Amino acid sequence: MNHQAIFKSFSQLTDIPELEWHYLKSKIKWHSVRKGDLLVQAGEVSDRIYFCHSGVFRMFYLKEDGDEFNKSFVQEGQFFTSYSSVISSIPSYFAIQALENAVVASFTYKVLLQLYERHHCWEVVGRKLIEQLYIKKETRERQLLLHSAEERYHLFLEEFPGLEDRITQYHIASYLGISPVSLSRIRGQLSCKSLI
Amino acid sequence: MNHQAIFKSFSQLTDIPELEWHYLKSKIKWHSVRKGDLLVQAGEVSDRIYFCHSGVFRMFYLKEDGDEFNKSFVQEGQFFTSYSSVISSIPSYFAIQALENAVVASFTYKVLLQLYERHHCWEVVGRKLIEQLYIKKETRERQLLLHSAEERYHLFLEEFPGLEDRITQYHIASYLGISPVSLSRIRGQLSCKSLI
DNA sequence: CCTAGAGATTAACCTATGTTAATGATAATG
DNA sequence: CATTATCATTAACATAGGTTAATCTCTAGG
Repeated sequence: MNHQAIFKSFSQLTDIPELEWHYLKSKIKWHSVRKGDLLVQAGEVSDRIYFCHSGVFRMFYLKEDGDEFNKSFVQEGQFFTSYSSVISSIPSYFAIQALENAVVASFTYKVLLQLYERHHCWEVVGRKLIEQLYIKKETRERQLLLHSAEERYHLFLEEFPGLEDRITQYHIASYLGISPVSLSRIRGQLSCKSLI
Repeated sequence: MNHQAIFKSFSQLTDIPELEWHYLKSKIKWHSVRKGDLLVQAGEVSDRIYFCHSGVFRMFYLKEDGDEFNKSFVQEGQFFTSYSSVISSIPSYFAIQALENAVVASFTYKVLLQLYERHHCWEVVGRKLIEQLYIKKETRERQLLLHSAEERYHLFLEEFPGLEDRITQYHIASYLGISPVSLSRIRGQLSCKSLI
C-alpha cells in the first residue's frame, strides 16, 4: 500500500527522521471498508487513529429515540478518530461510518504513545494534530451558536467543497442540525433568489 | 502571590521537576482584574495563557448586530486562553471578560514554547491541557446538537455548579443559545413541575 | 424611608423549524 | 420497458423559541 499521502500529512507538521518514519510504517495497518460499514461503534472503546486514503466517512451521534446527528465528515487525506475514547479509554459517544467504499490506514494509540517516548518529533506531531482538531471544534461551535441554518449551509459548502454531490441531503441536514425538509426549503429559496 | 494552585493543576497532569517548576514560576505574571474588564478583545491577537485564581470569566462571541453569545465560563482553578489566537497568531474570534473582580496568573505562549524545548514534561503538560480543552469542546458540541434548551439548562447546572447564583440569567441564556425570556419560561415551568 | 435602576417574570404576538404525508424525479433491477 | 426503491420537493399543520413591552421584585443610595 502507498504510504506517501500519510507521510506527507505528517511531515507538514514537523520534520520526521527517516528512521522514525520507517518504524511507524511497520506499525500501520490498511483496511478496505464498504459503504455503510462502521469503523467505530457508539458505546465501544476504540484504540485506533485512522487516515482516510479514499472515500467519505461521517461521525455521528445516535439518540435513544433513533435520531442521528452528524458531527463531522472526513474526506481523503485526513486523520480521524474518536479522540476522547482513544485517549481516555472510555466508550465512544459517537460512531464512524463509511458513506462510500473506502480505504483507510490506521495505527493504535499504544503505538502513538511509544512514538512519544521514542523521539521528540512525535510529541510535536501529536500536539499539532490535536491542536488542529481543537480549532475545528471551536469553529464548529461558533457556527452552531452564531449562524442561522441557512448560513450554516453555506459554511458547509465552503468547508466541504464537492461533498454536497457525494452524500445525501439527509446527511447534510443532520450535520446542520435541521431536518431534510427544512434543508430542502432553504435550497428552494436559494435557487429562487438566484433567478432574480 | 501564591503559586500553589497552579502547581497543583500542572502536577496532576505529569511530574514536574523542581527545577522546571522554578523556571516557569519566574515567568508567571499576576494580574488583578475588575468586574467588566476585558482580558482579551475580539479581533485582537492574544499571546497569553491564563490561570483563574479567583473570580468568574466569560468567553463570548460578538455579532455585528451587537448580539453576544457566551461560549464558556471559567471559574477558580482553571486554565483558559483564546487558544487558536495564541497558537496561530490570528485575531481572537471571541473576547474574555471578568464577570466578578478577579485575580489571574498568566504566562506567554513564547514561554510555553521554550518549556517544550527545555524538558519533555512540558510537552506532556501541553498535550494534556489541549486534550482537556478538546474534550470540553466535543461535549459542548454534543450538547448543542443533541439537547433541547431545557436539557441544556440542566447540563449547565451540572457543569458549573453554583455559577447560576453568581451570574445573571442574561449570561446563562446567552450560553444556552436562547433569550433570557425563554430561559425564564423554562425556569417557570420547572418550579411548577416541582410543586406537583 | 423613599426612589431609581437592574434584573426577572409574564403576556401577546410572530417566525422559523419540525412533523407528517403526498407527490415528483431519478436510477437501479427484473 | 415496466417496476421498485431511494431521495428530494412541496404543502399543511403544530410547536418551540424570539421579540417587544408591561409589570414585579429587590437592592443600593440619597
